[in-house]
Amino acid sequence: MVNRRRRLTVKGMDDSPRGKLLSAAARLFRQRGFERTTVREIAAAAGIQSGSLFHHFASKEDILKAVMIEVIRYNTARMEATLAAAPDTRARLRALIACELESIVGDTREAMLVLVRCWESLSKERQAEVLALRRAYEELWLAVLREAAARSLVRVDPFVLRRLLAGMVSWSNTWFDPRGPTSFDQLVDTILGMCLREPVTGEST
Amino acid sequence: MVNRRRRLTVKGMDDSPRGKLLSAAARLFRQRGFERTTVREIAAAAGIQSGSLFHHFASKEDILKAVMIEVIRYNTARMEATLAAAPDTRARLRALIACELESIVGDTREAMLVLVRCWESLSKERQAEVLALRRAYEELWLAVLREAAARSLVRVDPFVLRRLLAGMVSWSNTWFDPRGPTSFDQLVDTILGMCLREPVTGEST
DNA sequence: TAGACTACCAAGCAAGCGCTTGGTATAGCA
DNA sequence: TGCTATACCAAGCGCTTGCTTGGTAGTCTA
Repeated sequence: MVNRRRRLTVKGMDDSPRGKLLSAAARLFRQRGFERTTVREIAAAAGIQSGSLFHHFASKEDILKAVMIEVIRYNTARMEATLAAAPDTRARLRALIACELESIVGDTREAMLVLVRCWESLSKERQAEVLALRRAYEELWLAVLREAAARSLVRVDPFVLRRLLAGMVSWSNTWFDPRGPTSFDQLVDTILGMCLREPVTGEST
Repeated sequence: MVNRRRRLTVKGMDDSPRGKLLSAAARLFRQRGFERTTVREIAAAAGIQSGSLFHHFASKEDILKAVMIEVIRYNTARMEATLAAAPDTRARLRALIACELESIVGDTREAMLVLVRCWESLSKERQAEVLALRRAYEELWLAVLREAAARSLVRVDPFVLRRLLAGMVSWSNTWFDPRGPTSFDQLVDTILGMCLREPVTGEST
C-alpha cells in the first residue's frame, strides 16, 4: 500500500524553478529553522542568485507558507485515497494512523517537520490561510473517530482522542527509526491498540 | 497535591537581577521564538539597558540554556517528590503523567514551551549539557515504566511507551484548556487509561 | 518584427542585530 | 579610605539580512 522505502518528492515540488525552490526551502527550513535560513542559502541550493528568488515568491514567508500548503494538500489527498480503500471503521482508523505516521517519518518528513516546527514563524494571516486548508484534513480524522465512538470501538471522546493521537504521531519524528527494533507496522498497531476499547491481538511490542 | 490555579515562578527565576532576566526571556522566547526575540527586548522587559545584560550572561544563547536548565531542575525535583509520595506502581505512573502534564499546561508552561520549541536554536554543545540534566528526569520515567511492564500493568514496551506518552503530553500545550470540557484530572486519567492493560474504571471522557 | 512573459543576474540599500567598550554608582569589607 | 564586586548606562561597531532596482536573455505569439 504505502511505499515507505523511497523518500518521494512532494507533489508541487517538481523540477520547475518554483518546485526546486520549494524543495530546497523545505530541506533548509527543516535543517536550520525558518529564521536561520537565509534567502541567499535557498537560492544557492536551487542554483540561482538570491535576487531571482523574488521573481517567484513575494517574500521569504510566502515560501514557508507554500511549503506548508503543498504538504497539506499532498497528505490530505493521500489520506482520502487510503480511506476510500478501507473496508470498515477499524481499518479506517488504522489507515489514518498509518498515513499520518508515514507523512511524519516517511516521504514528506522534511515538509511535515517544517509544518510543525516553523508554525510560529508564520504571520497570523498566513496561519489562517494554512489552517483553512488543514481543516479538511482534520475533518477526515474527526469523522472516522466519531464513527469509531458511535460503534464503541474507542473509549475516549473523539475531540480529545484526535489530539492525543496527533501528539503521539507528531512526536515520533524525534525518535522513530524504521530500522530500529520497532517496525512501522508495529508502531501503527501499538498506537491503534492504545486507542481501542479492547486490546488488539498480538499488538504487544 | 499539585496546585494548578496559580502560575508559579520557576525556582531560580526569582527577583534577583538574573532571575528577572530569565523570567523575561522565558516569556519572550515563548511568545516570539528565540530568533525573533532581541536582547534589547529582553533587557527592556527586565528593566535594564541591553548592554547590561551581558554582565549576567555571556551570550543570548546562554540565556536560553539557563531557562532550559532551570525548568528541568524544577520539574525533576517535583517529580521526585511526587513519586516518593505515591503508594504503588500504578499511582506512580499516574503521578508521572500528572507532573509532566502540569509542567506543560500549568505553572512552568512558558519555560517548558521554550524547552520544546527553541531546542533547535541551541548549539550542539549546549544541547548536550541540557540533555545530561534531562537524563535524570527520563530515568525516573523509565524506571516506573519498567516496573509497570514487569507487573503487567502496561502492554507496550517501556521505551516506546515513554515516547508515545511524551508526544501526548507535550502536544497538550496546543489544545488543552483547564477551563474546557475536559478537566486536568480527567485528561490525566484518559492518558493513563490508554496505557494500562485494563481500562480504568470511569475513565471515559 | 515587436511586445509580452518568464527567468535569471548583479549590485546595493536600509534596517537591525549581538555584542564590545568605556564609563558611573553603590555596597561591603579590611 | 581604598579596593573589590555587583550592577548598571550609553554609544557604537561590524556584520548580516530581506528585499529592491535596473538590467539581460530566451521563448512565444500576433
